[in-house]
Amino acid sequence: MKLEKITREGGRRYHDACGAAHALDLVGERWALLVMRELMYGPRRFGDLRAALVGISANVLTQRLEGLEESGIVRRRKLPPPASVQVYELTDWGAEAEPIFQSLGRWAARSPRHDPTLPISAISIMMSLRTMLAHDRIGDFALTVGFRFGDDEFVARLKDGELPIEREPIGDVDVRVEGEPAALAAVVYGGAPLSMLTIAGDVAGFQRFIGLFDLPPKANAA
Amino acid sequence: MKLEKITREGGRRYHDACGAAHALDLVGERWALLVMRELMYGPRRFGDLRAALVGISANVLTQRLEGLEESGIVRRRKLPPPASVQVYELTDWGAEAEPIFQSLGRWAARSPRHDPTLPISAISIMMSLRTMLAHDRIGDFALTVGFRFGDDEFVARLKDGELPIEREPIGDVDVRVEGEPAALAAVVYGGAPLSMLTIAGDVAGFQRFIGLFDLPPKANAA
DNA sequence: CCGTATCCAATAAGATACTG
DNA sequence: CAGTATCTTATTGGATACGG
Repeated sequence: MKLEKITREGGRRYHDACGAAHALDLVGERWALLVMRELMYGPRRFGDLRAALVGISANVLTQRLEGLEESGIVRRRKLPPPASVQVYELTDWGAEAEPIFQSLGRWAARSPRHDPTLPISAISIMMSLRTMLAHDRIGDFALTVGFRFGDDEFVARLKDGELPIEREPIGDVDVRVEGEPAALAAVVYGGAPLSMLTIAGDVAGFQRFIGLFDLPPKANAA
Repeated sequence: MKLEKITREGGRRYHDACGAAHALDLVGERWALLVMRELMYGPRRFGDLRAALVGISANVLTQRLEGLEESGIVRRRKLPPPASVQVYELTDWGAEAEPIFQSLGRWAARSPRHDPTLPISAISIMMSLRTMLAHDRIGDFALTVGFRFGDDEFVARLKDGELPIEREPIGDVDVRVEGEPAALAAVVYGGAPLSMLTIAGDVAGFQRFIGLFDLPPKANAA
């Protein structure tokens, strides 16, 4: 006997025509943007999301997925047999939210309190590469990098001043990098030694590659 | 007898090194970003904020201002005599959050559910002009526009492909525009007739000006 | 293992009254 | 006008139980 199945649609909304306010009506609830972040590189299963979003509870994840689906940001899909599992993925419009993550990330990286030693998901570190790339220093440098974190593989293709990143099996790349997401963050942004990662292939190229990423200076702590 | 004055500092945080997650730790609470929005064009008083943020309650506004101040995003300042009133303003770093509003606004403008007829603050509509300006169609068009909404005056200076906007008394401008923020929105984005506004000066220039702003197409409602 | 549903305790938000 | 205090309600998160 389930009464009140209605997703509390008229809930807590800003009644404001401002675009930013409407965005917050859509994705301003706790966890909503982080769920979207974890879907930015393609479909994921409920359990994947739960594992990546440390601290979210199953019921809240269910609620967010329902809400995002109802808003047209997320779609649920059943993979064809033999997988036959259900996955969640962003709609095209949902995927267009990437600049939101970039503006948030760039701004927050200047926070005096930002603690880069906290746990970080594979998706987050991949997204940060696109965010923090110093476009003016690429020149005509090109490099294809395969990243492997546990079972997740990504390929980043630096070329023509762009850095598209896909989650896909690492095929033919210039250099393969394996390790923990946090270790990659430490190497790229913290100047930690390459020995924190397992690197195969064009190590010198990768060395040059990591020189293309900067953390912005901290804002005046005053 | 006030116990527990402590701002609940260890409260509800994402323990995540991702920049976007940290941004949400800083400004992800309800109303926080909208308070910042209202401060984007300079200092405001408590009552101004309360009036612009329809639906916020006094205690929540107090809490947000305290939190944002503690995070180094907002500063409180006492204006010198004879005003001698207290105002809130963004720090330099706080003001750098503008791209967050732009990315949120651009993305949400494509929402099938965005309702542009809701009330809108003067700050929001001014900010939206900077967000929605079609840079590739400006050419070498230049125009200085004064906007007046009640007691608030803004000057927008289109020049060299840029559109800086300041809240300042309207001085020497090419055209003066007066009316409700919602009416300006209707004219600029909804194709409503200029007669909804009071316009003095270079009306033809203003007509051309409003042609430079586009709402992006709605995302597929499917 | 993949979710969904339910219950509970902590906390954040909203409404309102109140004080300097 | 500028906030504070108090009370009520809604949301969150954690635990856990349950069906596929």
